Amino acid sequence: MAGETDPFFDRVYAVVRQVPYGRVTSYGAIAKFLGMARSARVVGWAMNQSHGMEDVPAHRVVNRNGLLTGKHHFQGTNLMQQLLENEGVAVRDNQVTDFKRLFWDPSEEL
DNA sequence: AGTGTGACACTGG
DNA sequence: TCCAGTGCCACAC
Repeated sequence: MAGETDPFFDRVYAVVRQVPYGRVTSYGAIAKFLGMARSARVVGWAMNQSHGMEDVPAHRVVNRNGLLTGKHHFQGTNLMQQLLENEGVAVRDNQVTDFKRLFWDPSEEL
């Protein structure tokens, strides 16, 4: 069925879906929450597969620096930034403003 | 079966 | 404080 993915990938999507509106998280935070703190890159791969999954707000996932590294992977050039701004998240120079304040850590919040 | 890449993270200088 | 290099795990070729 549509949405059928590997167990690990589904695990990542589950966490991303838990990200509150107007909040952002990092790949490492998700990876760490899944017990794979060193596999933050794999989370990025999972996000790459999440293309088409509206339930997975990949635009809320940024790197530890709050930089929209994956913005280039979205359909629109600034689609990721537009989505974040639409949620009230200020983004400037491909970086989330007050990222530290909007940062949502699943390991603490979830 | 091995090598290379990647939407990252951490440590060292 | 900032820049550079290394490590890590999974997937693609």
